[in-house]
Amino acid sequence: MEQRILQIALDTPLHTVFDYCWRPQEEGEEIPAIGHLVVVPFGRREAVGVVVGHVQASELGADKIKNVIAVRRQMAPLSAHWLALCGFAADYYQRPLGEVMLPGLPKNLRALTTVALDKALKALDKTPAPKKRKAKARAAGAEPVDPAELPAAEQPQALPDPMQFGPAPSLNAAQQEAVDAIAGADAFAPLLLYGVTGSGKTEVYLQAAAAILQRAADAAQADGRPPQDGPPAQILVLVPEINLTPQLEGNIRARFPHLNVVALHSGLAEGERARNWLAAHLGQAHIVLGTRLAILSSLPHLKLIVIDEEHDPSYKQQEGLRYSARDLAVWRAHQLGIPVVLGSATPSLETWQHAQAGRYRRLELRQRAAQQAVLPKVKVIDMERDKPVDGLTSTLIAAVRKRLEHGEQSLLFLNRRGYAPVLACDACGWISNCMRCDAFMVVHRPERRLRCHHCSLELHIPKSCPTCGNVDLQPLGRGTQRVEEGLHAIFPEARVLRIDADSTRLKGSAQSAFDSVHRGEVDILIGTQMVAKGHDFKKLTLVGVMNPDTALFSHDYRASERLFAQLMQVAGRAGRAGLSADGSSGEVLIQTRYPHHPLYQAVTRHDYDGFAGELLDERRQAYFPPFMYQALLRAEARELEQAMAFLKEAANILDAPAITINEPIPMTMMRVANTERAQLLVECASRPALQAFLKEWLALLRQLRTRARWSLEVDPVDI
DNA sequence: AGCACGCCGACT
DNA sequence: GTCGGCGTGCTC
Repeated sequence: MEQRILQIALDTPLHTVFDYCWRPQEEGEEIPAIGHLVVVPFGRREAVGVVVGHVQASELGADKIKNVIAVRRQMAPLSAHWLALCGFAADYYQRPLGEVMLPGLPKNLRALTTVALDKALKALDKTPAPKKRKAKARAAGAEPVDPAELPAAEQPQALPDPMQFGPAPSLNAAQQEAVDAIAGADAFAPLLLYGVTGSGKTEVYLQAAAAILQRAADAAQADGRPPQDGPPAQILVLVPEINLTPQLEGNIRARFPHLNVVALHSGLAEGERARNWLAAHLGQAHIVLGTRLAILSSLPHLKLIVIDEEHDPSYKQQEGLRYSARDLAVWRAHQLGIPVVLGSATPSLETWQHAQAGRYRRLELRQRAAQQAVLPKVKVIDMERDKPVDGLTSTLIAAVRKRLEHGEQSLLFLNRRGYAPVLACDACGWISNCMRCDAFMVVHRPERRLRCHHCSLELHIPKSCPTCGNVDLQPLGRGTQRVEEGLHAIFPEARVLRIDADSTRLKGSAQSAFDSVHRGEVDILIGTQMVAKGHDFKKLTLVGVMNPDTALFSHDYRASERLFAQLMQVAGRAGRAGLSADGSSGEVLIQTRYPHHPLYQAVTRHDYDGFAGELLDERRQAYFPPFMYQALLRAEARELEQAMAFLKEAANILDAPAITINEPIPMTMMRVANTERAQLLVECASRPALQAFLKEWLALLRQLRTRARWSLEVDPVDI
């Protein structure tokens, strides 16, 4: 009897694959292919895994090897490219293969029952698009049908040509050049699309996508395949946040009305997520629009990847497998020999350095695309000279008033949610420290609660000081809720809307908030970085930045890069549609105590090039990324000593010539939710040397018996 | 990670 | 007399 051993990747922290025995259930049944999903017994339970190899014999005793329970044959096996992608990510980020593969699949597909999978497949199958009917008939082994015998509605010439695109605006010369460079690439091509907000990057993505889809359709036709038959090409577009998908999805659907466009992000219901993922996996979806998790989706005909706002920190996953979707996108494009477009007005220094060194081609859009739209005027307000009341300087108040009089919208940007960052007692000096973390508990006035933003602890706002009984407790500082309150007092007639993580907690509420801004039902918008990204508010002509200074003196060397990007991005919300009613362009006012700081000066000049150049010089001299590669070993335990002891041992367990192992240090936010944390930074000028070291190092660390919990992050962003 | 087994304190 | 604490050990 035929008997084969399958190597199967399972979602477990163990750094190995598992051998299982496969026996045909019925005569002639073929062995599951590499890439098939299977169900296997694992310990006391059952688990879904991915077949990653076939071997003749196992090193394990025959008595230990269990049998495969079921094979998900209704789902096509995952491709060799997808397996290679997961293999690369597992190696690079030093995680087990199964921990990369399985969490990347929708829950419904890795469930122990097939109900949801079959339902999703059925839903996809009966979508009555002509191309699918034909493909289905072919798969079922049907005889080719003579077109003349088909009813008129099914005559091929009567079918809509999927490559008919909606009307496209004409491009300026720089945009056209970019489209040609992207669509003309016939091999791996990393392209930095560098253009200010409003310069028409989206239009470049759409027209490049159209050109690539069209060319693939033409090639298919030349091969004798009708345009409706099968998917000629797939395009993956990533955006940083779920909030940005509806607007872009609308644009894409309007432009490509006959194409299958699907979204992939964590906001989808499980059923829809499974359907969309399968549509991508089966090659039915032409365009996949998603957040970072979509980079791990299966796309058999992938021909172009677009990473919009490539500098955005959200592309880095911050828990579990800590991958960079941008870096994996570049790897995927390289592997497939296709173009990858990294779009940004303020590229990450990593990407900028690649472009400077000529490894990435730079495509530049210098002008705003909309007629009359020019870059907003950015001014700095010196808070030492114009003292703020309720956080607002008289200059900013006057500017908002002017917009109100003209019926235009203002946006106030404050990257601090809640009412006040801390509650304090004047009498005894008590402050609202979190009892579980080294952090302040933030005053949330509407909910009448103190909330710790680091752990989930929530308390009622005390009526009196817990230490001395004083009833006059003072909120110190200002968050978005308090500014909202102040705005109501200053502009009682204005319609004020606050948008932050708290006001948009309910599903769909963020979208309806943005919609009401678009409909002009809001005069003054106050929000955190949620409002800084992507949204194109036609009537918005003023942006006020309330208190960005804290980031200037952060110990995180990336803070100024991030602040600059954030300010440029929020500034880009102003005046996108054109001139203000009084003929002026959009206006940006930044309140600061350091009006002469080079960062603000660079923002007022819209001078990314210059500022990036200075930052890169600093990084080069300080041996920071992108001139150095890093990995961070984190440890946590009930007692700091346990975490430190583990890190000290780790620091001495393996020597390597090119590797710098720094001193273990307790973390700034030492105590979070009753655990103490410390970390150890490892650096190396060579990425391969660092990779080789990490592999060997972690094998040793796993053998260590320690009471500390630990994890490694490759290419950490928050140190 | 789950999920067992394995020995010592406060409850029906 | 049991329920349950989390220590440590295993998963093909």
